[in-house]
Amino acid sequence: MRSTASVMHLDLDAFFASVEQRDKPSLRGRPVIVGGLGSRGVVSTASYEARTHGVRSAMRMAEARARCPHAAFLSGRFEAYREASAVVMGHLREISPLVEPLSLDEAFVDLAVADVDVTDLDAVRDLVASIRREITARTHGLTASVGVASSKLMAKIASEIDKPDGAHVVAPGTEADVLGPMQVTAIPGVGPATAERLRRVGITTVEDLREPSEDELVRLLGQASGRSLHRLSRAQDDRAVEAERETKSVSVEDTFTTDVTDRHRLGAEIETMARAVAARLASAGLSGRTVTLKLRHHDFETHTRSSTLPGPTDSPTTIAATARRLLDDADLGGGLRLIGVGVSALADWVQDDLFTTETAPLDPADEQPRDDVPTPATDWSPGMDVHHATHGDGWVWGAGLERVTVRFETRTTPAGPVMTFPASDPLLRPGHARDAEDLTDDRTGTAVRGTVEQEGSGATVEP
DNA sequence: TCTGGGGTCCTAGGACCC
DNA sequence: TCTGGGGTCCTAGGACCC
Repeated sequence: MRSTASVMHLDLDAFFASVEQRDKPSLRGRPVIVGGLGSRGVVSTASYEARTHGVRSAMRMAEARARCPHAAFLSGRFEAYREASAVVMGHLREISPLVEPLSLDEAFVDLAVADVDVTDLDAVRDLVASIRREITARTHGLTASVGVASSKLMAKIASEIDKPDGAHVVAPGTEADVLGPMQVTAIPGVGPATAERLRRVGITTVEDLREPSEDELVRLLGQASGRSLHRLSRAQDDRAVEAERETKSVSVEDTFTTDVTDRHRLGAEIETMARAVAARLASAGLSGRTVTLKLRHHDFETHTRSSTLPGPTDSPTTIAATARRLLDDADLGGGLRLIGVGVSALADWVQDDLFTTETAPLDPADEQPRDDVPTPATDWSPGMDVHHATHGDGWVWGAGLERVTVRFETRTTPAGPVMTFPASDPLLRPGHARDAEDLTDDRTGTAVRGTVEQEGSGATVEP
């Protein structure tokens, strides 16, 4: 923990609803509820006018309508939210190079590297006031709540204190006293389940949380939570403000208006979602090895099935084929209310690039344009999925391999034969290998999928 | 007309290797 | 020859956040 109040947390007030009120004057002063408008929708953001009627985030839309029937119900305009967010984050980055966005409407800012004397609380207050004024001016009317303290924990808690449209600075040295009387749920990371476990042993306030030893908390809540709460309850927190946080996973999911049992329909949904995930991976310059299928049954029971590929992919066909295979193995029971497709174990292209340069040096002159022109069959690279080498999938390599070695695996022969093909082999021709089903070994009649590797090294192929 | 969509982090068990 | 421990990877699920 620092000795100065130099961590700032900023939170835009009722963000989505406020953007709507800003852009539509007729909504100002009226309850506005943004969220899913379908029968299974939930509230994303409620304006303060709607909150006085008890409408809250994550509440079912049906309940929100019952509580506040005269509100304006909107489905949200994410482009407008992203744009407003970018204006705010842009201003924060002018204040300090160390800005850590937590979402579109929230960020930590490290004031220790800003142009302000953080030992002077009045100077910090002045800076905060000017930041809030500037944000309102630049966004044409949005307001922000701000907390400043000596740690992320206390800055975040401080931003709640004078919300909305307020600011609070926690003087260094007073953190533990400020925190003590609060409910345990004031600590970010303590949700309903943890609060209930603590309540059962008589702990409801942060002060109560200081009673048990670290070992006792670890026994009650596990290693990570136990240790962390032992420290956080005493306001001990030295987590740094981190400007660059790596993406760990990319996913898409969709709740159906009515439950679905038809596997063909689900297969089509997977196809669409795989394309969306692949497009987002590609635009972020990412690819991943683990494909996860998420299924939520009619009774809300939720399961995930995942499969890790031998190499990273951002190919819609690979992602879809993997997810569909996971669906094939799943029991649909009484129908699904949600299906989702995700990719994790992400790598960026730079790593793949390094991996392949030995045999496929990257020459910009040889790069294929990422359009509808099929990649030549000679464009195979180590690590590339066999059914992955369609155009536009982000794997643009200069030189191709002369020969491609694939190890085939089927259910009956898990460590199947290793075969080497000329890179121009029709079996491996991209147009032929768009899909798992399409990629058939003519010699055995077996449908395969595979990974191209350097000659002599292994690769995984599944039936 | 019960319970969104996008994430992160943690835990636990099994496989596998040394 | 019945008894190890540690590390890493993979899978599944759960809690939590906005």
